[in-house]
Amino acid sequence: MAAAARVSRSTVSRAFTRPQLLSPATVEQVLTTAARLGYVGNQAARALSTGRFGNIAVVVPDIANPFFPPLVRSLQLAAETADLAVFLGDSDESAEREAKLIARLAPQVEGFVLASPRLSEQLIRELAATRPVVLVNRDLDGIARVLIDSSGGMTEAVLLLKKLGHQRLAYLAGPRDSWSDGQRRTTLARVSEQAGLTVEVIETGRPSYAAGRESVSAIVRSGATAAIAFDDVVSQGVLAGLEVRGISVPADFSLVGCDDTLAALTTPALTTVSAGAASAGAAAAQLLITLLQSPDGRPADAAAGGEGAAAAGASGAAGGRAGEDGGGGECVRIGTHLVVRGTTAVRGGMVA
Amino acid sequence: MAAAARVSRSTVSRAFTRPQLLSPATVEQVLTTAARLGYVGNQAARALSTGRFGNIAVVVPDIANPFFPPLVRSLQLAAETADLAVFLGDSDESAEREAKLIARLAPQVEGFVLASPRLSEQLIRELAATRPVVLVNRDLDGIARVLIDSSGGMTEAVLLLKKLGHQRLAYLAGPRDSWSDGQRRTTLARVSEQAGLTVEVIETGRPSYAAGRESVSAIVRSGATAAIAFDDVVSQGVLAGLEVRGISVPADFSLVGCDDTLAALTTPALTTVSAGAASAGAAAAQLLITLLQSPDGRPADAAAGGEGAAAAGASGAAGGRAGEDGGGGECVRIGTHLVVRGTTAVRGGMVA
DNA sequence: GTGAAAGCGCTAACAA
DNA sequence: TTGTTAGCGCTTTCAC
Repeated sequence: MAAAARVSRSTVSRAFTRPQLLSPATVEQVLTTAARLGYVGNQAARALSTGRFGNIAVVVPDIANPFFPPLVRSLQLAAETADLAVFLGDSDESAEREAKLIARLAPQVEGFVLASPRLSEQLIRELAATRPVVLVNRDLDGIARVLIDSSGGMTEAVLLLKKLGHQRLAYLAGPRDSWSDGQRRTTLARVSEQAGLTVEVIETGRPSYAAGRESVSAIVRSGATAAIAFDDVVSQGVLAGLEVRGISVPADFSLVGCDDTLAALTTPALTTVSAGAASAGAAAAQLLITLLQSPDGRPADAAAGGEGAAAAGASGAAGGRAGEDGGGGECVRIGTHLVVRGTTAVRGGMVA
Repeated sequence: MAAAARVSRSTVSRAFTRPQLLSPATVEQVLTTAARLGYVGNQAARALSTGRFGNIAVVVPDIANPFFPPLVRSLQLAAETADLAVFLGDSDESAEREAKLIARLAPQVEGFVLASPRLSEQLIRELAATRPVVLVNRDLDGIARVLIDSSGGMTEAVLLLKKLGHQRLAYLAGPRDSWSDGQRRTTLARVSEQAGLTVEVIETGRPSYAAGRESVSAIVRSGATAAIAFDDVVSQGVLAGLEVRGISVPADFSLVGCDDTLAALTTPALTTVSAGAASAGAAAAQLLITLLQSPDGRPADAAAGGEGAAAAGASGAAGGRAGEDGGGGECVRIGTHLVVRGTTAVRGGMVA
């Protein structure tokens, strides 16, 4: 071990950030000494100097909703590979709190992933003008986004229910501000009409087990013999409510959930529209990373979303990317499909 | 609106951080102008100057495990009230990754909440020597911690199973590094012996639906007629595996999960040991906030954990706090109790 | 009650 | 290849 030569401030800095500018020996020496002294660079000072923080934020309406944890998880894992630390914000399904969180986080993050944002379009656009933003399940032209397209799976669901002999469906709706809910309503209305079925939409505020359970009386009143719920948790609630009334599934009633979360893996297992939340998280992270790397805050090439699209493909659905649209926001679209399980058993149901 | 007088740098700073030093009129004026201009202080610069970041980190082994989201959620909500932003780290059940995450986050957080850490005691102690650390479900003397004490609920579970006529139980174990798992094993062994029952421990690596499902052959081989699983997710897997083999629950077999997560709210609903993850999150946040506020990094008074204890009480269990022990780490203990639901129905079971 | 000035620890020109 | 210098935007004595 050679005697340690004194080096300057900048040499130390360079040893960490751009070692190729120094002689290997110097780098080596600095790094070793630093390790021995337990020196670690001060993030705040670095950020102050460079304007870069190495942090991103992901904001979700409710981390306790089982759709989000896998998304956040794969996002964080992907972020780690780019050495980005991730802030988590839970807006509690409130646009107002979402705005507050964003304001609080903005001064120390380089970019945002807003998952199922409840925020107004205007506010999102204002934010996106400031720094890279990737949306998940919100379709704003010109802003990078990952969309889980439920229309495929929803269509399959309606057709299956028709085949089982149902004529009157109920849709347990999700939050009004949710893009996914909007897409599901629309698809459902369109496809049902084409198939000659009627759909009763039942509003259920915040998607929860309790909400599902309580909506059963409305379902029964509607005369529906099958229901599609906004998500698997609501669906579980419906299942419980039906049981209490002695309506058995799938013998007397068919049920379909959405998202294919942990909540669908029960006994009996839920028929559900698979959503690939984990793929969406990975894709969103990838997109944001690309945005961050390109100097002008726009994707430099087609690399973005590659992994996400692959993952979507792996889920068996039609995954793919649409290129730039009008404003220049990359859009990754993840397809869905119906996973048929116990709650709509073909062997049971109306035609059994 | 008076004409805006030019004020100095420092006045602006004070208006935000210590308004009591300024005349109300000045404060008012600065704040209004700041709002109009959209000015927000630069966190990095503030941190550089004060050494405080206003950030904390919560590290979990697997955010996709339904035990953690409610914990993280209430933690983040509580942190918000103290204007703390929260980083989320997912260690993927690996001690090594946990260490890396902590190292990455350490330079920009004021404190850590380590939930179910897989890290070695030594590393945890080293970290705790550096900055405030609150542990969840890890019992290290002298370090602040929140413990969900499963022994109460586990004991009730064993007694219920005995009453149902079972003599041979299986325990589907959790990760070896998990304190909760250790506590559950120990309690189970002790109580079962006292009750004259035998317990077969079946190892299942990472707790998951698949692991539970695959462990069914071992359960059957063991001759057990009832099983207690490390958590509800594993329990659901077991349920599915049993069904495949035509073993029906609770008629032929009794099943108990742990944590009382979303995964227990199914049809049939799972009998489970309620764990109050949300209370634990709130209590941990509270504890950390108190630690952060006391200049020496130790709680100043008994305020810490008050909310958590209250919440624990609300869950119907015996919640409470132990005061300082040897080293000075506050310890909040949250009790548990058995929630009896469909998978161990008293009307069914072995004695039906 | 308010302003002036000195850093916090780092990076990034610019020199050498 | 390395050192010197000038800030990044804030807080904080210390004067006034």
